[in-house]
Amino acid sequence: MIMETLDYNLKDIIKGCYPHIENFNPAQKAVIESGYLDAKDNYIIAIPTASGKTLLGILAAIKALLNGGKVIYAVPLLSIQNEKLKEFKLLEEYGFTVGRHPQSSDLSVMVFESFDSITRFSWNHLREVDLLIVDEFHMIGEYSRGPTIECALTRSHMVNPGMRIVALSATLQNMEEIAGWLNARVVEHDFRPVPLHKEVLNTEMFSTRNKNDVIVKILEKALEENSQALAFVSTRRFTESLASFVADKIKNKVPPSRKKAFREVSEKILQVPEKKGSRPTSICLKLADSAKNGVAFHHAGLFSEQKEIIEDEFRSGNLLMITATPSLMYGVNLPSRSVVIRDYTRWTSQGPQKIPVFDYEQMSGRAGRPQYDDVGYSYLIAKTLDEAYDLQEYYVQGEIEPTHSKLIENKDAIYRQIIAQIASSMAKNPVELQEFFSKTFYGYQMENSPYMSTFAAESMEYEINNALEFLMHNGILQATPEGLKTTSLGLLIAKSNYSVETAVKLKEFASNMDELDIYKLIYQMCHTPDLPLISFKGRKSKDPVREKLSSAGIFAVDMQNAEATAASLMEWIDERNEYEIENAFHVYAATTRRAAYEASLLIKFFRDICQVLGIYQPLRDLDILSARFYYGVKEELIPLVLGVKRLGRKRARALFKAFGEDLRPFTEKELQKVEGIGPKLAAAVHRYAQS
DNA sequence: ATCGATAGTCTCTAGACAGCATGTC
DNA sequence: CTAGAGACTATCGAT
Repeated sequence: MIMETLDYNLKDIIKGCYPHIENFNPAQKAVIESGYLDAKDNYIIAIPTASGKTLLGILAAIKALLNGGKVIYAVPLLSIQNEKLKEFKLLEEYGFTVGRHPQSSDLSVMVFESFDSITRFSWNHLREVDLLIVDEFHMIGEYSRGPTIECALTRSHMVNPGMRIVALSATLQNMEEIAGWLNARVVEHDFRPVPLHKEVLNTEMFSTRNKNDVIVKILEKALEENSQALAFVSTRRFTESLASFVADKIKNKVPPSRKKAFREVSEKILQVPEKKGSRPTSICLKLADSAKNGVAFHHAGLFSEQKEIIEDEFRSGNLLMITATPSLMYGVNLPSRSVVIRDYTRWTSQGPQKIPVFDYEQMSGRAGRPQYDDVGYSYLIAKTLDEAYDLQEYYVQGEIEPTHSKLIENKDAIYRQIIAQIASSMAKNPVELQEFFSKTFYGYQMENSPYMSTFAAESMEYEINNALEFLMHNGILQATPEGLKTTSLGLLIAKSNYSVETAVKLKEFASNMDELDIYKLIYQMCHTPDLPLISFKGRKSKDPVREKLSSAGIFAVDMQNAEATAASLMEWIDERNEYEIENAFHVYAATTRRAAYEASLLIKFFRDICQVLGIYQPLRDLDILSARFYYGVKEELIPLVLGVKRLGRKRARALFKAFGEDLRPFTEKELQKVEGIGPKLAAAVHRYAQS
């Protein structure tokens, strides 16, 4: 009924892009009936995951686009960015351009950090934006990325006060407070497409003392009723051991008819390395092994191809269960009839901590597949009856924690924001900085807290002065007669997205080095917060890592993930592949590529730091090193991989092996004898060799 | 000597983002 | 300071 009330154009577009949607669900109706589509107010829409938030966002977006406006849709993850881009591309039929940046698109889907960067340096683009949609807005309370969102919103409101903000969020406790800061109307609704049944089980109920036995029982039931389960545990290793435990127990209960599908999944997993011409890593074998019985594990130490296979096959019903870390909590849309939460503690820098109620809700929310299940089940597992009682109270009946700004706790965020404000000339003295911080969510919460308001200004002044002192001391800011300015180093940091800690560490390394020692540099880089680390796998020997590092002249006491990463990266630029790295060092080598990519960018950043410090001698070597990380090759192959696009490390090495360094004497026909070199690449290589 | 079950000791810990070249006293 | 699973090791007894 509401669908009919939409403007003709809007209705037309929605029907064209979302033909399967016949009518709005109750949550969507509630939002629309509040006047959402015609209002100019900011909005916070708080409804559960998977209850049609995107459609509400896109309705407002289309409305703005029809008025000739520009829209930004900000999301937390690259995977969501790609997913939404694909979905919104359909709008191009109606004459709107859809892309990743407002410069080139009417509707742009951006990751939070990219949006943040346009609030710092591209005001001309920001001023053209009429509507900003912030997806997963509840992340504003997250420690590392929350302050980025909060300050980007604050800045964009200062630069473009007319821009409407629509925040899509999970339900939070202090919604009104957040709305007060955003000056927004709130619509909350608890509609779920599939009702959710939450329960706490205990091991005594099943006359066992082992939580994993309970999971087996749940899975057996799922097997009977032809449904599936997701199990959340706290570490990568646990996903693996639980998967093989469960797979082993369920082995004899799986009917042969289903085993065939499972075996196919298992083979698919093994084909991933095969296609790349590499041998499977031990993790790959482990995964294929438990998949044979319908169970798979999922964590960030897997190759993305493996994760995709697991997710797709689970959706198609070719897997009984996935055991996962919080990797499946956000982003991936992977519902299941049953969800099991085995571990409710998580290791943090503060030691073991109970997971927030919010996370419990997010995991539970995965239960129930729309269109298939009439109800979803979420089971939290306790050991004893007493424990179960506590958990029932804490998680099932408990309230979600209030959301607080983490801006002041996160020193690096304060540093970065101060640098950003000064670099963009939005502030040039402590008073103006204080003005900016008072407009943030942090400032708002301080001012409105009955306990803090009297000290708010004072404590903020204190924090800002401390930060300024640190930044001036480290040559990032300088006092000039016209007020505070960034140094050239400071400007470099402002334009990057690196943390100040990283910048300071690299700056010190640069100032203290006599000549460039790339191994020491790699090691130092692994100790900055901006290089994603490759982690050790299980409890195997760490001696190989120690040996590798000492052969590079590095003598570390503790062998931890930073050391493992340094050793792995050293092997990577020596053309070792992931399989070899995993076996040599007992690490999750699937993340090597990502670490190497980040390393190549960090080396570039280090190069720029050297440049602004006036250290010119290592610049050329750093360019080469950056390229070596990007391509994963020894120095001798750099000209070739840079000269021939899409050639890559393996084929470059094969060419080098077959023909040597000088490729000029060889014809295209001869070049094609190397495996993987077809006519097109051969032509490109030939062209490169002649030039 | 070898195997295997059992109890006790020791180790280790989730995830993942960052281009679009500023405005102004 | 705060947890807990499970890999690894020592021990003992049966064969």
